[in-house]
Amino acid sequence: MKKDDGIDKKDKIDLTGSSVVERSLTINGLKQKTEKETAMKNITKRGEDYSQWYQDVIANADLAEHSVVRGCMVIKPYGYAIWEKIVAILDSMLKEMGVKNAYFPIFIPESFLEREKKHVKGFSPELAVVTHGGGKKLEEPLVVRPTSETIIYESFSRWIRSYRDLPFVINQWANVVRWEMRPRLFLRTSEFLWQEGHSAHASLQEAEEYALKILNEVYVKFAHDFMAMPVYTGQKSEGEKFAGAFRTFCIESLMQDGKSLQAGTSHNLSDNFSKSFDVSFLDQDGQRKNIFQTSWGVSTRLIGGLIMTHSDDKGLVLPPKLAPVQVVIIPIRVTDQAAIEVAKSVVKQLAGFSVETDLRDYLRPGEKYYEWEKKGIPVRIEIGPKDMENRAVVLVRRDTGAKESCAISQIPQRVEEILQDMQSSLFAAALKRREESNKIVDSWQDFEQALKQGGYVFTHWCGDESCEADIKQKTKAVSRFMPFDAREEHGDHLCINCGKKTVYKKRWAFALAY
RNA sequence: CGGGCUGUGGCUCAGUUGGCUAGAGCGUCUGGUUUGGGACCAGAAGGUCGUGGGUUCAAGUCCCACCAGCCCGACCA
Repeated sequence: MKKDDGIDKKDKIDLTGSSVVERSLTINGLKQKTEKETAMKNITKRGEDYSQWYQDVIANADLAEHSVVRGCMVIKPYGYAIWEKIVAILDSMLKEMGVKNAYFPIFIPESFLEREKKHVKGFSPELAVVTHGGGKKLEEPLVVRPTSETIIYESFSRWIRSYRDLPFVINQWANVVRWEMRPRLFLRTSEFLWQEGHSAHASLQEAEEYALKILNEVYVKFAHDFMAMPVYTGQKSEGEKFAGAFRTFCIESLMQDGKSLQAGTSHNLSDNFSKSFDVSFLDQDGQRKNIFQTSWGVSTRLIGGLIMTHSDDKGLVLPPKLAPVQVVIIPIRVTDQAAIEVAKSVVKQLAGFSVETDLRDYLRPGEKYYEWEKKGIPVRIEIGPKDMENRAVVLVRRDTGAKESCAISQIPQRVEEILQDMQSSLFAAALKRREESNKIVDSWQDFEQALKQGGYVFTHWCGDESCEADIKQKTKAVSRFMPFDAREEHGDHLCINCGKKTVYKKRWAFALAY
């Protein structure tokens, strides 16, 4: 079509030619090393192309793949095993707080969404809508839930009668669909799995407290203690809050490329929904009042955060508490019966951990090492002839690659120590990365430059929606949150962008975001 | 949804101005030798060239539409 085509092809041929020559020359010089390097190259280095690295880690760890269905994801068994661990832990944390699980339909009548004006406005561009059923056109289209506030609150309106019914809390584990323009595995897929909790309270104050309680006592705790992922907590700006919310709180975490990931949200919905769904209760004073609600959720996006927080150029790194397999035992010679017996006894000793023994006889040990490293298994135990002589094994930890010899009797104790140390040092490393990239700025020039470098940039800002849009247009960054733990600064402050006097004493965090 | 790029065995790709039964490497399978960081030898299987039209004696190659993926925007957990 274009004249340029010919030139492009020529360039392509030349490039291919030269790279082939280069490769063969290298092979002549450093044969072994070159072969290894090309073999390793199935994971792109983080520094070269972060996005490609992310995809390579997922593919090599066999976590997930794109579905033939546009924007959707197939979660493969190993990826799903990680999700199951997340679900199990979060579910038990929620149950400890008295939250009960329930399930609501995947289909929501279109009219339900339309009852809350801001809610429908926020979600309508990304809805999947069912128009036919049973071979006939439906009288009213059914929306595939993008979130379940509306269908759940319709039930609340019939379930909640008295102040004695409050607070009322329900959680559901479900899939939701949001027709996203640009999908990315785990981070933004058209269909995703999540937990969504919904509560009803007698007052705005109680709703506020509950939304924060979930954030701090469930989400922060889970991120820190289990994911080893340090998160900031804070409040979203007007422009960034949930469609239909009075206030949105979030946990937000810094990824290794300097971008911020919203890992979970908790909303104080005030009485915005209860007014439109007529959810009311008879209070002690005999007055009929609207309830105040909260909703909160975390999704399979957590796995994306997990990957981008800890993984390295060799592949996935999992915090021990979320690893589906914590220890893998690799007998160097699978035909060595004595070594197999030792492996069996080690499995027994490690009864409290999830352990797998790799007895595949068609793979050499080195190949197994790479495979389990790419899957992020925290500890590898090697049992070979040399170890058998010493009545010991070799322990290798995934994050540092450190090897050590360990007497057989000491294994449970050492494994426990290593796993604990790895769990805490992964957190410490991520926290250090974040703190080192934090910046405090007071001029537009510094602001712009700091954003380019990545990490959170703390500055004074007016909070205005149009001002935020302007900042986004100029820098690609948006406000992430107003940190809860930020200190108040006395005196007047001017907005970094528009120069207006701000009403806030605290600085906002800005960052490039996922 | 706009702009750019891509789609050929499981994976990475080659395939010239359209021309014969579409190739390579890796992986897979079978057998053998090996086994402390991605082994080697011998043999084998595996492809509707993204889908549907069109042009042509002839299409992986040219044209159109659609689908999917990647990158950049807008949107978002």
